[in-house]
Amino acid sequence: MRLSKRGEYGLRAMIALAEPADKSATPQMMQIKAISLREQISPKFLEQILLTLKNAGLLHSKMGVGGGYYLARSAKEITLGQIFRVLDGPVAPVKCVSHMSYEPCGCPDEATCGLRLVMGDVRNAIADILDNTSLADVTKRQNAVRKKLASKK
Amino acid sequence: MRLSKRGEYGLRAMIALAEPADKSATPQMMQIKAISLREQISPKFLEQILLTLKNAGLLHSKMGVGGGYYLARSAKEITLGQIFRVLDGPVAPVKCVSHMSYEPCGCPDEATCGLRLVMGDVRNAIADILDNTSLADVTKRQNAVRKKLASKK
DNA sequence: TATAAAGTCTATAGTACTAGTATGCTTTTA
DNA sequence: TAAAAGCATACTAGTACTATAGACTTTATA
Repeated sequence: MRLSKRGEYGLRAMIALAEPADKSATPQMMQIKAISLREQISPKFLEQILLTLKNAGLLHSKMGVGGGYYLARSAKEITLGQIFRVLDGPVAPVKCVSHMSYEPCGCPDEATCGLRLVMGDVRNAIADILDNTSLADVTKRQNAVRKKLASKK
Repeated sequence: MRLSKRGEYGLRAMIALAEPADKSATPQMMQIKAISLREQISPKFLEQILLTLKNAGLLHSKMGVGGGYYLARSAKEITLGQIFRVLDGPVAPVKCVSHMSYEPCGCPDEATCGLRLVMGDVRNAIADILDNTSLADVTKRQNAVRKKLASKK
């Protein structure tokens, strides 16, 4: 059930872009290089990933000197599910329970297939989390943990 | 987040073995060929899978004429999580949230890594389902659906 | 207006994994 | 003792993963 490196890096990069570096309200713009350094990702690989995300409409970019990538929408309006699906495909463990890209599986009777019933639950559990967690939720949570750790010291 | 064919076939086979074919209380024994026909799986591939499951202690077998495979424990005592892990490895999407086979990931600070927090939730959601669903639960549920469908007609 | 910084796009390559196949072996029962 | 059944291992074709490389385009600014 693993997340590919592509998906992992893409999610990390999006989270990085969602973090308000300074108190400026303008969408944070970051360069590939900056993200790759910070997250320890091969810059060329990251480039590919960000491009995919851009073509999917989740990121915008500005070319030229002083350019970079920034979120296409506010961090509240981008969910992890959207990012995941662009980079790693359907959430469902088997196609026959996928909402977004259903395909029949081989089993004799889908309606009573026990595996399908359970995998449907699994799909829903994953999708529930991913589709109801926005980038803003993630950064909020990070900050909460940071605060908690700081107060403990 | 997909389930491999190996995992899918293995789970299907185990569910098939858990279904009480007749009212006999003795553990149901089935031959590779019977399972492969019923579930439409290449017999040779299935053989490999069942062998793996056997070596993991989830199945027992009887050699020779009239032999076959049967569950090592009662259907109530075998969870889908056990089967899944043998065939597809850890449930966790990233190693750094795996309970069964933890490994550190590259992020600068695991404690406050947003991706890790969310993926931890995902892992728990999946593991909750897989580890709390036994083969008996699956067959029970199948029967419930069958009954429901039959009564609707 | 030249130049360097930055993103765009396509191709390719090594590696590992997937989904099987193939082959020969041993055990058991009729 | 022959046939049925499982045991074990090796092999392979295809695909996906994880990048890497290189040439091109756009933009700011000196």
